[in-house]
Amino acid sequence: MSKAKQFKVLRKQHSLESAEDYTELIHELIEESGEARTGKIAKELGISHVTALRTIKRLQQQGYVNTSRQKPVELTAKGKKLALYSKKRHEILLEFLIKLGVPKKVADIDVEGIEHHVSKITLDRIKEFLKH
Amino acid sequence: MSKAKQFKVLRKQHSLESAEDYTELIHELIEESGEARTGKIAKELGISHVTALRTIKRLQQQGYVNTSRQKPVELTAKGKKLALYSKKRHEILLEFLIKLGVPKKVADIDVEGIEHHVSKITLDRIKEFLKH
DNA sequence: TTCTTTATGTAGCCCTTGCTACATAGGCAA
DNA sequence: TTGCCTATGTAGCAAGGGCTACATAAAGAA
Repeated sequence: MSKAKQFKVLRKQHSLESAEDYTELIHELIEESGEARTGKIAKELGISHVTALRTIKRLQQQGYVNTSRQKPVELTAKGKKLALYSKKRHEILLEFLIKLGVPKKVADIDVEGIEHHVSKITLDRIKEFLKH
Repeated sequence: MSKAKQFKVLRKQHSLESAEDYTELIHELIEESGEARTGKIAKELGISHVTALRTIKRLQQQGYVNTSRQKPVELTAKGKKLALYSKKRHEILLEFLIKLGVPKKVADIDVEGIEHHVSKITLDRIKEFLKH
């Protein structure tokens, strides 16, 4: 594959990143506290509630979440699927880095960045590695 | 570290990504063909020459490159340092994924995405792993 | 020299993701 | 009710990174 095509794949992944981060977080908030409010989401992500609000609107248009005025955010089937896959991938990568000897604090940060770029195929190789 | 802070670190990394990609590519082009022209850079990255031009201007303001009208792009000491580090990291990660059993084609793509988020500490653990 | 091609540069538009400042809505206390 | 606080929502700005259309520069062919 040409370098140009590789970079195009990369840019496509970028546009999925926020969907992955938000759905994963929303899923977690619902699990922990029963609902996911915009303000809480913003606080967890370390951004203003306005930015979170706008992104959530876009995710709704893309079919990942459902919400309406003054209501908590809910995941659609599509959103939930993405959340669960992201969560699983996150856990596997974290375990992997820790097994390699990376300190937990560092691993937490690195995983947050790399997870969006780890393909299914690579993840499978990592799972295999973790078995042995 | 709070989740919010992790995400802030992540956003800081994001802003370094283009600097890493461009300086690494510019270094490679200079090695291979003696000079790095804007058009060639754009072609390699799979973007329009206008986008490349604008980004190069920003990188110049940030002190990574030097260039002027109709001239090829050159790396400053700061840019060259970043390029060499990025290149080395790229090579190590590629070797690592291949050793894990990831097919070359997939590894090429994944590395392009994850490299910007692999910390020095994690890279050191990976280097250690590769020794055995 | 003039023409043509290719490389560079400029203008101006889009989308995403940050932000602050200000406007409502809802809930609770006095 | 009135008033206050918190949560949501709106308006509008910035920077980064995409784009096309058009303008100019440089270099080689005719």
